Amino acid sequence: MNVKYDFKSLEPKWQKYWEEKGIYRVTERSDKREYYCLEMFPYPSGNLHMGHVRNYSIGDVVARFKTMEGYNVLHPMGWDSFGLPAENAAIQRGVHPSVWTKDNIANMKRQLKSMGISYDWEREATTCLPDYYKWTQWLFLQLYKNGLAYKKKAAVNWCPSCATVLANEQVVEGACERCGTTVDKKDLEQWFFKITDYAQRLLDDLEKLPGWPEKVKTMQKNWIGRSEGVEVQFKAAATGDPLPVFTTRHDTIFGVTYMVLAPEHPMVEKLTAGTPYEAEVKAFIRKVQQLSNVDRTSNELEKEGMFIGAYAVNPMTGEEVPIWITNYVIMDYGTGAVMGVPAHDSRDFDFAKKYGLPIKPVISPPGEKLSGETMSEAYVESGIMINSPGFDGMANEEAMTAIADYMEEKGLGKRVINYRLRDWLISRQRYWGAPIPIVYCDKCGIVPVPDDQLPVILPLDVEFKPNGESPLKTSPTFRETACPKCGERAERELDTMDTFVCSSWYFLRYCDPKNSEQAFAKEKADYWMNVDQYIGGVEHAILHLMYARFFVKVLHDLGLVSAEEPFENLLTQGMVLKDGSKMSKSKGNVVSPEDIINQYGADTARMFILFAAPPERDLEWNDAAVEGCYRFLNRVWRLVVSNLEIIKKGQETVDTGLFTKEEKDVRRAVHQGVKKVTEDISQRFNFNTAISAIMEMVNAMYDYREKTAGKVNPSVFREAAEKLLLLLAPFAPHITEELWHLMGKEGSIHQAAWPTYEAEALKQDLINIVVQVNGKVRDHLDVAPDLDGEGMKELVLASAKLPQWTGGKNIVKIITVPKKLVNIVIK
RNA sequence: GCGGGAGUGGCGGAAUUGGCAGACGCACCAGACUUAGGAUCUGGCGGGUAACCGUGGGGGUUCAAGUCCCUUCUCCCGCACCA
Repeated sequence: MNVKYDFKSLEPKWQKYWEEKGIYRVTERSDKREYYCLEMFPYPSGNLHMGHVRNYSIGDVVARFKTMEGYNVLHPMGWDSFGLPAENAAIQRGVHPSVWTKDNIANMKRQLKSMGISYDWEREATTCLPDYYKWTQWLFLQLYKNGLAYKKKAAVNWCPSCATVLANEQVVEGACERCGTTVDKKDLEQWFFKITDYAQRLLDDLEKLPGWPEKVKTMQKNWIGRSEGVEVQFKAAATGDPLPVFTTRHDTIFGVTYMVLAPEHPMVEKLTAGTPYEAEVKAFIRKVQQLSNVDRTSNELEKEGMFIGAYAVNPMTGEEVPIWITNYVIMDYGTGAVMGVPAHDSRDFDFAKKYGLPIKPVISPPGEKLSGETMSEAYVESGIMINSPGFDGMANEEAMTAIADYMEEKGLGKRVINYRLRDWLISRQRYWGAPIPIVYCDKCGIVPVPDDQLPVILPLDVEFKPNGESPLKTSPTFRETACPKCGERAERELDTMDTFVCSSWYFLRYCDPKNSEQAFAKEKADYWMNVDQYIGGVEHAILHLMYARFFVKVLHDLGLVSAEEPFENLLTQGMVLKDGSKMSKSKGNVVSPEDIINQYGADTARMFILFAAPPERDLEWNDAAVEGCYRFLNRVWRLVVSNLEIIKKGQETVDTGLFTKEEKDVRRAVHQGVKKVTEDISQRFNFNTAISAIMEMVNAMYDYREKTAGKVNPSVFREAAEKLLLLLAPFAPHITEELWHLMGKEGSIHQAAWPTYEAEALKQDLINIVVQVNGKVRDHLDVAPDLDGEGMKELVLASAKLPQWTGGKNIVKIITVPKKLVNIVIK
C-alpha cells in the first residue's frame, strides 16, 4: 500500500465529517467534569494573521487534550465585531460597516474552519448583531440602575483623528492607542462606569489568581495604583478657604516651604481675582494648557511655575507658605494640590532650586547632618525626625503613624487611600457600536430605555463622510423618539459604547448563546464558569482583562452569576515575528496563514507554530523549519501506511510476557513518550517539548523496524502506532484522524481516550550511570536500576579500571547518586 | 528612574528537584539509492591536534553550578512628574 499524504483532500474531508457528526458540540451534563477553554475572540479585520493561528492552535491543543482526558469541554468562538475600522472602510470604499463586517466574518470563519479547530460553532457570538448587543444594552441599564453608570462633564481624552473620546487606558504615552495621533483634552458630557468603586476588590482579588502570570498582575496593580496617605487641611491665609493636599509623606509636614496647585485648580482663579497677579497667572495657565498631553506628561519637561501672590497655612505649624502653580501637578489626582517639601522630594527639590525657594530638612540620615544650603539632591530615604516639634528623634516610619494620629485627633487631616485608576469612560462619538439605551426628554430628563423596548437598533440609514462627525447624527429615523415615560417627543443618546464593553461579558454569552429571554441563564453560566484556561496576547493585560474582571464582579453583586473572577488561568502568548520584528504590512514581512495552509496543510502550520517556541515566548517564523514539520508528518504517514497490514494483524492487547530486547526498547520509548507528552501538556503547556517527545517516539519506531528488518511484532507495533496517533491528535487533528480510520478504527480519534502508560514498560534492565573523578566525566557503567549507593561504591572500588580513573591518587571520598552517578573525589 | 523577563552551538530551542550541557528540529557536511534529486535512508555536526575549554563578564558556595549567592554588562517588555 502506497498512498501519498494528501492533506489537500483529507483535511476538508474530515472537517466536513466533524461538522456533520457535530462532534464538537457540547451541552451541560452532570456525568462529566466541565472544562472551559477560551481564546480571545478576534476583531474581524478580514483575514486571519499568524498571531491568531498561534492563539487558536494553542487553545485547540488544550481543548482536544482535555476532551480526550474525559472532560466536558466548552470551546467557543465569536467576533468582537464593533469598532472603528468598519467605519473607515465605509468611508474609503463605500461599503456599509454591517456588510463589510459580515463579509469579513464569513471569510475569517472559513479560514478558521480550514485550520480544523474544535469549536462548537453553534455557540458563536457576534457582538454587532442585535441578539447580542441587546444584552450589552441591558447590562448597561443594570449598571445604570445600580448607580454604576453615570454621566458627567469632564476633561476627556479626545482623538482628533478617530473623532472620538478615549478611555484613560486607551491613551498610550499621550497618543491614541489605535492610530497614534496625539490626544487632546476636551470638556464633554460623557458616560462613565464606576470601576473605581471596585478598585480595592480588583486589587485584592489578584491574590486569588495564582494561575495568572506575575507580569500581568503587576501591570494591573500598577494601573490601579493604590496609595495610602493623609489629606491635610491647609487653608488659604487670606480667605480661610480650605486647600486640602494629599500626601503619602506626612512625616515631612514640618518641611513644607511652599504649596503648589495644578493650574486648573478652582481656587487659583478665586485667589488671584482682582490682584496684580491675575493677568500673568491667566497667561501661564493658557500656556500650560496649550501643551499637548504628551509634552505635559513627559519627563523631559522642564518644571515651570509661578507665585500667585497668595499664602497657605500649614495646619501643623501655623506657618504661612507661598502658593505656586506649576506644570508638574495634575488636577485629576488627589486634590490637585501638593505640599512642597524640597528637602525630601526630588521633584520639589528641582523646583525649589530653580525658583530659590527655601529647603528645610526634617529627616536626618543616621549619623549625618543635612543642611538646606548644601544639599545637592533630595533625601528620600528613611531617617530620624528633626525640626519637627513633638516628633523629633523618632524614626520617620514611626512618625508617619504618630503624625497621622495627631492630625486625625486634632481634625487637621484624615487618612485616605487614593487610586490612580479612574472611572471607565465608555461613550464613543462613533456609529459602529452598541447604542447607549438612553433617551433625553425635556420634561423627564435622562430616561433609560425600558427592557421591553430593547434592543435599541443601530439604524442602517446613515451617511459616511470623512469629516469625523458621528454618522449616527445623520440618521433621519434614529434621533427622534418618544419619551418612554411621558410619551412626548424626545431624543436618543447618540453616542455608542466602547467596544470593550461588548468584550467584557462575551464569555458569559457563550454559556447560553441562543437565550432570547436573558443575557444568559444563571445555571448555565454557573455550570461553565470560570473560564478554566484563557489564552491571548499580553497586549490586553490591562484593558480587556481588567474590564472583564470588573464586569464579572458587578454581575456577581447583582446576583446574575456566582463567579467572582472570569478567568482562572491565563496564558499570554508571545508574538509571531519575522526577521526579528513583528509582522506588519509596512515592513512587508507578513506570512499569510492561508498561503501556508494551501502549501503544507493546516496540520503542518499548527505543528510548526507549536513546535518552534514555548507559547509565552516570541516566535520567529522560519520557512525552512515549517518544511521540517511537513517532513515529520510525512514520516508519520509512511510509518503507519506502510505497516497497515501488520498493524491490523496486531492484537488489541500485547502479551507482556516475553519480549525481545528490541521490543522492550521500542515499548519503553513509546510509554516514556506517553508520560512525557502528558506531563508537558497538562503541567507545563510546553507543546514544543511535547512535540519533540513525539518525534523521538517516531524515531524509535523506525529504529525498531530497521533493527528487526521489518519483522516487527504486530501487537507491539500496533500498540505503538495507536499511542502515537492519540498523542499527536490534539496537534495534528486531520492526519491522525485519517490514519486512525485507515488502521480500521471506528469513530473519531478525537473522541477516543487519552493514552496511558505502564510503569512496568518504563523499567530498564540496566541503566547507564556516569563515573566522575572530581566532577569530571571519566567513564560510563551499566548497572542494575535498583543498585543503591553502597552497591555503587563497592562496584567502583572493585573495578579493574579504578587505577585508570584515579591515576593512583588518594581517594578522599566517594559521592553516589543512585540511578545517576558516582563521583570519586581524589587528592 | 521604577517594575518584570531574558542572555545556552551557525539558527529555533532542550536540560522539570544542584548530578553526563546542547534533547528535538532547522541549516550544513559526507555517504547510500537513483537517469536525476529540492524525495527518501544512513552517518557526522560547540571549540581545540591534544590535555582541556565552553551556558553574556567577573567573583563565590559545593564532591558537583546553565541551575544557588554576590557583582557587573547587554537586550526586550511594561509603567513613568500619581504628590
